[in-house]
Amino acid sequence: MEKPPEAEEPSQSQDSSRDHQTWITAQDILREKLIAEDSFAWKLPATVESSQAGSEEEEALRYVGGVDISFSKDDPSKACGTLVVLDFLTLQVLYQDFSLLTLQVPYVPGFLAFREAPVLLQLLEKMKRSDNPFYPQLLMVDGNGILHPRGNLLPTSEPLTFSGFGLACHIGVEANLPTIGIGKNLHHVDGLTHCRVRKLLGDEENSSKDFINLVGCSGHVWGAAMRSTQGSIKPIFISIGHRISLQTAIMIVQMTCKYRVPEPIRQADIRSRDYIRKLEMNAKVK
DNA sequence: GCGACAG
DNA sequence: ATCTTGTCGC
Repeated sequence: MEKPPEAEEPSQSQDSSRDHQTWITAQDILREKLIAEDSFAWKLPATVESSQAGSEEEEALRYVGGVDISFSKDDPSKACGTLVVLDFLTLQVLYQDFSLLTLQVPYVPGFLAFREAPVLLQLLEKMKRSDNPFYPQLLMVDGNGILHPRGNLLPTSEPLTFSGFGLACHIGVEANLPTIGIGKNLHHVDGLTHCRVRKLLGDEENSSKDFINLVGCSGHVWGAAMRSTQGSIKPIFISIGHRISLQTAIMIVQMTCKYRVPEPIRQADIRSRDYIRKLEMNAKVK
């Protein structure tokens, strides 16, 4: 009889808390597979020590991927997942692919992967199945790696590493690829605030293109803040995703930054937007 | 209690 | 994520 609108809410919040719990469990299981150190067959082309070393057998890093998702302005549930692969040295785009879809999963802070990872993994899988020669040796992801609020100690790491499990980790583990997380905004974790980062960056009167470690209140290093361009006020936030060390990740990001955001991410972003925008243009003309 | 919360 | 113009500067 008397059934105020609020009466509907309990069942809804129970559903969402059930999903929430499922997500937490899934993250915890995947996190156990996370590798927080360099674990790949390639080498960096211009590494100082490796130039003379007799490791001619190892192949060099050549194919760097980037993934992103853009959304329709008309219908926020319509999205376009995008995968690009760039030549590491020339930063030219060698491959691109798009996938349109309607998202059913909402964006919940801390659980971005459950909304965005499926399409992106599908794009990677498609490329791998077709034995494309440009299949990435490393993937950069638009979103965080271990710089993520659901932190835990990694079960298998020598120097104890405290780690969350963001989108970049999620994709890395599921695709078994080395991944780097690139955040354009700071996700506040372990006492890391915008203010604190600004202060840390200000203290270092270093030259441009430099970075600071993101050390939380607990003393753990979650990633790095980097001013990728000279005079860039707004830093980007780098954290490891999977099978890479922070040191290596920073080096690679620096080498791929023509602008604030590293090229693989930037190209995925631009082309993804382009793709969905042109599609909407055609739809209006009918 | 209030604020913060990747994309 | 997306809505949005001009503007300052190399």
